[in-house]
Amino acid sequence: MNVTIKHIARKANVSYSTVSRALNNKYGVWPQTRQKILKIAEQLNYSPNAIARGLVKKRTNTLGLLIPDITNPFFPEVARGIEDEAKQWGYSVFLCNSNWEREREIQYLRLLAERRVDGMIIAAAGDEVDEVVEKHPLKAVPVIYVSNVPQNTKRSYVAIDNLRGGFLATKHLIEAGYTKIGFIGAVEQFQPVDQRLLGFRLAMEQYHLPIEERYIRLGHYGHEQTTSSKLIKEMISSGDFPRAVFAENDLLALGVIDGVQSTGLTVPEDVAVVGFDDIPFASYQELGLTTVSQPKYEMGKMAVRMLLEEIEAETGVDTKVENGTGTKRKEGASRRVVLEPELIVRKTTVISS
Amino acid sequence: MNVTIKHIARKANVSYSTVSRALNNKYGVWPQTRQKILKIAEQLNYSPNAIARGLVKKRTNTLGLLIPDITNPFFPEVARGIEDEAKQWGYSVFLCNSNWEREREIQYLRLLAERRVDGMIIAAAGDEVDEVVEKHPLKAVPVIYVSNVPQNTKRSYVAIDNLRGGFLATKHLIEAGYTKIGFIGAVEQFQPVDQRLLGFRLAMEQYHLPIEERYIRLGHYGHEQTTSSKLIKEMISSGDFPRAVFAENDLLALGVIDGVQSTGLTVPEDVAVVGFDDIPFASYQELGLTTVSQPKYEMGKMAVRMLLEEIEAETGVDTKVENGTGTKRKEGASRRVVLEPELIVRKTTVISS
DNA sequence: GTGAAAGCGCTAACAT
DNA sequence: ATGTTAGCGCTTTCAC
Repeated sequence: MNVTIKHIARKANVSYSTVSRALNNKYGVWPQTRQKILKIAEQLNYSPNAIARGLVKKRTNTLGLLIPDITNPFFPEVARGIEDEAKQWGYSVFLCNSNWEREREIQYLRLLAERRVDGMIIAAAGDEVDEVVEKHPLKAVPVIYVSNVPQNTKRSYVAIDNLRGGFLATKHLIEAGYTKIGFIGAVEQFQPVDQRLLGFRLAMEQYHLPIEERYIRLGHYGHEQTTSSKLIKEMISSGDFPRAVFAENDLLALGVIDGVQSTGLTVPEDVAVVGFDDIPFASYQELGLTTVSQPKYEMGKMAVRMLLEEIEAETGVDTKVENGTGTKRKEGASRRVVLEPELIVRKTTVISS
Repeated sequence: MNVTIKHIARKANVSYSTVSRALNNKYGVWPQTRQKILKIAEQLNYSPNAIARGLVKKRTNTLGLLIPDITNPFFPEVARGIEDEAKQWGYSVFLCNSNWEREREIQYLRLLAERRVDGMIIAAAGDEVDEVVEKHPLKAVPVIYVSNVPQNTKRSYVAIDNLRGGFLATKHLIEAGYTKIGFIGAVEQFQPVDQRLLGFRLAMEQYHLPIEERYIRLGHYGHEQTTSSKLIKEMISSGDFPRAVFAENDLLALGVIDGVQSTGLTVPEDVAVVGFDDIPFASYQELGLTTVSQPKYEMGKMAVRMLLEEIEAETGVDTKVENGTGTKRKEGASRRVVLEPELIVRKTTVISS
């Protein structure tokens, strides 16, 4: 059997509540007995049972993280920020991949709730998740959306201004002299994508360029590169294709480039490409993908900080270290943090000599 | 307050053990009462408390996953395999990043133990973790190493034959006509890396090529691209540099390529490069990185299957032995699965017309 | 400063 | 088929 505080208590000739106090550095234990207890715990290789503690404290010090696809380099970057920050406050994180599947997303939401995570950070796979989140029993758990925020949610979130991002990308293309510009995206009816597309349209209109709907194509998440590659190849082989495309994420952009090159054409000479996210490979020099950058790691950290505040407000308990002011956040006051995207111009949109 | 089985019991006019039985689809409940109970649970938005269940069942249906760096695309691929397989068997996974730091690795190991995960899958950040794993209280928990296996471990593992992988990569370079070949790696004294280097040496010797120790450079994990880029640039600017390099992971290889190109030289004309892992980006056409492939997703799945078997054996019949300080795992039953690496030749090692 | 006792929400004998 | 009763390992009053 595993060693418990009872074993320690017996060996130390104290009651087990004293052991509990000693182990948790609480007041009211003689330094001497504390020392003795700590020593015994040590030599017995005691490992506190977080499950039991969670049951009585109704706090698991665990956060749930739900993302659509861990193999898209954008998300690991965010996840890192989340994990680092969480760790700093004594929390661990449960990572779940929805694989862009609504069903799986819901399943995981339920699972995380059953595991009694103290809160969740969600990069949504679609606008519909929010309905589930607003339904009991999830309604009661603190949730922060990060990056992929469902439309009209009442929850707090950290994200960038996607419309502006789309606008910047398109404007850049236009100012570089392109006029036949296309948009390649994934899943329709999803706020972040819709916004980027809206930004695209806005820029085109502002510069009085015609928006050719046949140059606007939507694929499916989960097979970004394959899908976008196929889409651009279709257009090229039809003879009627855009001379620049704004792909609403970098993986999509990579696929477009592959597609273009496989037809014998070149980037950016024949077709310019701008992506979105600024995944690590985008800056790989041979590629040099022009893209719109999101502060991935930092968004992750912020999401955790916001979540912890909401948890604190919820339980009225101070989170781990410091923050001794005791001020609680107002109930129901959700925060919307919208960061600025940044255009990063590299090689896929500028024709070098 | 949260709704518990007691609330349901009261409302259904049954004892709460009946509710438990009904909810868990156990025998011995009238279909009629079961229906009633299920309905009430539904309308009360009952969410079973996995913490409480874990406490009594001594099973959390949770696996711990410890990896060195989630932002290296190799690991998300493995993690996906792990998560998918785990999910299929009703398990969820706790993801932890050691960031290649020994201290953090140990911390997480302890944390996972406290959380009472049913087992752990570890991609080690160094050979030393294994000592911690073999010490109480971790000694009692089932562990499977995946891909990054510490030297001389007694635990089960799934990995590829790294020596053979290194051999294949080097042999390919040699047969392509290169003779001045270098090796760029990260962290010394770590089994997987050592093996790849050993494979390198073996191939060189077999083909009677001189091994120039000054072409063998070791950097630090965590900043692969920067490090390897710097290393190759140093060599190139010194005027004495290898005409081909085997980088023991793809991120390192990418850095080498960037480094080479930044000096004005080209890949593979001036310097050929072969990597290791076959991360998704390696097959990106413009890059076309020649590399040694590991079956990432499949290794993840296998690791879970093996782990589940060990957990089963553990909790099943009398495989445990009392020895005073705690439970001892039965040794000798560990399985070592060594898969074949596969050389994938692309563009960074073949000079096209 | 320390002990006794009451749960946290659930499962699992053991009754009936 | 259902109820009763112990706990799982821990924290937390409330006594002393």
